[in-house]
Amino acid sequence: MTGIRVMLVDDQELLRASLRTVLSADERIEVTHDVGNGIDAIEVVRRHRLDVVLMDIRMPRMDGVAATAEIARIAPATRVLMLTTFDDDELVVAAIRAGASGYLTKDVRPAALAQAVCDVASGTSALAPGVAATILDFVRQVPARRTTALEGLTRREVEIFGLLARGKSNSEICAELVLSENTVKSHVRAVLQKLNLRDRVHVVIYAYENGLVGRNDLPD
Amino acid sequence: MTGIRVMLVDDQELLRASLRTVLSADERIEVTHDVGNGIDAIEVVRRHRLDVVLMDIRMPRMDGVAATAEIARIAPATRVLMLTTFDDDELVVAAIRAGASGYLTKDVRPAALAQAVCDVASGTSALAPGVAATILDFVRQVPARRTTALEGLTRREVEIFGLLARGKSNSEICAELVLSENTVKSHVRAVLQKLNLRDRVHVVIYAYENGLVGRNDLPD
DNA sequence: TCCCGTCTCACCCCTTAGGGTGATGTCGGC
DNA sequence: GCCGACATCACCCTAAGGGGTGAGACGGGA
Repeated sequence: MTGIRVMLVDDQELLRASLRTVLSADERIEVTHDVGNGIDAIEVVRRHRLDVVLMDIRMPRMDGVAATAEIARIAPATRVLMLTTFDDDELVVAAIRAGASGYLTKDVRPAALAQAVCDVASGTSALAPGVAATILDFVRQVPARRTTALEGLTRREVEIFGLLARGKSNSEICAELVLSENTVKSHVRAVLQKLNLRDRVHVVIYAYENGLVGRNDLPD
Repeated sequence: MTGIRVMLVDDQELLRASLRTVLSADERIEVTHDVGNGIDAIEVVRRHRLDVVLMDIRMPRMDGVAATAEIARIAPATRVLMLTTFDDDELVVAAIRAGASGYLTKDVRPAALAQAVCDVASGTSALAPGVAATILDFVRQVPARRTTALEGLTRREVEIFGLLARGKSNSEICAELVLSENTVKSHVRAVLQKLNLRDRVHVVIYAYENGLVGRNDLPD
């Protein structure tokens, strides 16, 4: 019988080499491939049968989350184990949603890493302690979850919100949307009420804090 | 004769192990210590003679830059080689200023890493190609450098700016700083003029676009 | 010593913004 | 066809913000 077939995906060649050394030392594991980005990883998954993909989250040319989603789609039997430097709250959740079977931080001990690979290969999952806590927190917060943070606003109000977030005055908005100032004020009032914000200044803060303005949605 | 005495400083135990493996494979190098944070690193430097410290930038309990500065102070003969995941522009400069002899990204190839260690031990410096470019850019930009993007503001004005950025109204500011509203308005006016911003809404945008508010400098 | 920058405050002005209320017209669904 | 949700606009009022000017106090540097 052959060991668990593992592919390493990480843009750091040095780390890949070290992972290979660590994992190969475990007789249950066989590192069959290692690649430096998500695109190549998908290509390998398409052509070969793999048991576990050990994947870094942040990579050039298709990040780990996107690659995981694609792998889950084309090879559901292949387990993906995310490996990252920090337990980035956002990414943890995104990775799990994308179909990752586990999530480890890179400060994992070599023995624990090998064990985690075996765990996910056998169908269970593996979460680093810190990450597990993050997941639980998330689950608890779900009711308070804001899908868009703009829930409840009408189309027009969302539009107004966007302009407010970019620092537009009422008169600028009414010029841009070809509306009377009174109308603009009505919409602005609705936005403030629905989002429970005091004034347009807080709209801007709200927008940035919720990632609703891309950097460089500059005022002008 | 003994090899170049090297200490590894990185909070990722896995990476330390791998670095040790890679470097030990080079006969010129002898890895004598490895620790997980800056505090411990300084302790080791104080007690032992080292040639090179291979240090991660981001670490819990005293980051790499601070540790480097301290090492440069107490053991000027010991060379520090920074090792990081990304060539964070800010950190590159800070690290070099702190006294680092070189700066590598973790995607360095094993052979190049060993060579870099030997290079800095012999007194030259080692910069990863991408980092070198960053340094050169920096040197070229120095005159145009924005230390804080708040250049020209007085202490008080910077303080006011911070409160504006967090969405405080004039009355809140005057309560918080125990000033008359007239005074606050004077300062606000000065801030707007000096930064060439139209109103407090734009102050918030300016603050976020320039990274002057940490996420979670939440309004309240 | 005098001067300059800073911080403080006051008064006046006008514009902008926020809030309340109510009235159209349109569209889609029951 | 009726009703509700939206979008549009009007008029009113008050508060908050932005702009101009000037002035007293204080501290550090030329």
